[in-house]
Amino acid sequence: MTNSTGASESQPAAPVRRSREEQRAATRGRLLEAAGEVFAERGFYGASVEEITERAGFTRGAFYSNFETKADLFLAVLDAHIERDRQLVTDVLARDPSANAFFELLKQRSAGVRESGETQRWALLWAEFWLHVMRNPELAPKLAERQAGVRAGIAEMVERQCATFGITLPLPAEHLAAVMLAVDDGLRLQESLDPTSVPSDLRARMIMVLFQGLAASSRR
Amino acid sequence: MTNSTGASESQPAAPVRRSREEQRAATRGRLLEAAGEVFAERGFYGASVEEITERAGFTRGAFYSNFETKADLFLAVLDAHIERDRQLVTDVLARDPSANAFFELLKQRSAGVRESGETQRWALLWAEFWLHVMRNPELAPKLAERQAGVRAGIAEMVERQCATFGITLPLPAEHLAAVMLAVDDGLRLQESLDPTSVPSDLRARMIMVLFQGLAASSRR
DNA sequence: GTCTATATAAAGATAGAC
DNA sequence: GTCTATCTTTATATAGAC
Repeated sequence: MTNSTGASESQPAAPVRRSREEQRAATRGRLLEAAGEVFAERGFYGASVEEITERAGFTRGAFYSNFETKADLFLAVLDAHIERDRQLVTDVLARDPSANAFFELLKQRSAGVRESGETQRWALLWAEFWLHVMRNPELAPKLAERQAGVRAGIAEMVERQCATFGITLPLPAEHLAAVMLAVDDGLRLQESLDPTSVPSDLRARMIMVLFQGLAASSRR
Repeated sequence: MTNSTGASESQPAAPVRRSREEQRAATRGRLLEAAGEVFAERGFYGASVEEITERAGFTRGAFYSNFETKADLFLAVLDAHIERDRQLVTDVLARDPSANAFFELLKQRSAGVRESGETQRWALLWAEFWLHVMRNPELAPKLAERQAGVRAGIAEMVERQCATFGITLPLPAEHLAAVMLAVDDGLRLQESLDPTSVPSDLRARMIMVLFQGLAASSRR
């Protein structure tokens, strides 16, 4: 904690100092990545600090100089994922004004493309975080904000698509987005237990049925 | 393990023997109930055998004479819930030929009736079981079978309702049931993090939109 | 900043008394 | 069949060397 230099943090620093910060960030990054894997594989309690640090190529000592506790690390992993997702949503929105990529994504998923290992890992992590939040309600806003971001992204896509096809929605796009997100999450839960329970084209067909119903509603 | 009587299990036994079996069943039941609560509150790892047995009014000794390990108890809790749900589905189907109770249930939920403590507990338990199954794939069929039962129950209700209104489904009722179950589960996940994110009448409205779309499809 | 060694605590499981 | 006492393992977290 003793810092002999009085330099402010925002000021560009001497090479030696920047190198140390980079090193620290690199260590943190490796620990965060390893933690994400082990937490997904074993759960919050099942994951031991030792296994995490070993997988990152360190020992426990290195860990405790970068994080306070295991719970601290757990929340840091969550924050990293939230930031990553937030960036991803805004990127897609900026790069795809016609909202085609969104429906392309849905079609791919509907076509039965098996989830990548990373997607599966994130599903496990998300369940861990959700349980953690349910038991620590003061953390709910953090996870809720991420979910709201995803929902808003979908809503924006839906609005663009509706504009393209001249559909007037009989309800706020945010609410429709909530349903579409729910269908995707809910079907994935069922698929995870039995892949044959959800036919590969069900998402695409349901989206179509949904929009047909909406069009029928708006024509009244 | 030494059993001095050679009587078969199905045969009515002497009072003293039946009493012991009842006592054993009662102990098991209390342990199972307490385990369900503690597993929901703290998770599989977070729950200690001591807290479970204490809540049931016993000590660890009583537990280890009824169950092999903590994991054994965990699976027994799951089995009890599966059996309970199976019974519930068949009961509803038998007692409600017109499928009104099912939609009444949906309407109640849509009307913003807050989940009971038991429902919330079951959601937590279900997440715990799901994670456990994801990490022990050989157990997947057990949970998948329960899910298939719920889905089949919904499908049966949908078919009855369609028969009543003369709707010809453009897809198997099981697939529509999967979507309806997905919407319910998915929306509950969103509600659990932020109750304001899902308006209270969204489920009911979506069901209507869905059936309007289906009717439009079937008229072609 | 990272490692080795260690203190401390908690929990799963067992043995034997009653 | 249940309880008390105990064994053993494992994991978090810390202290001090380098």
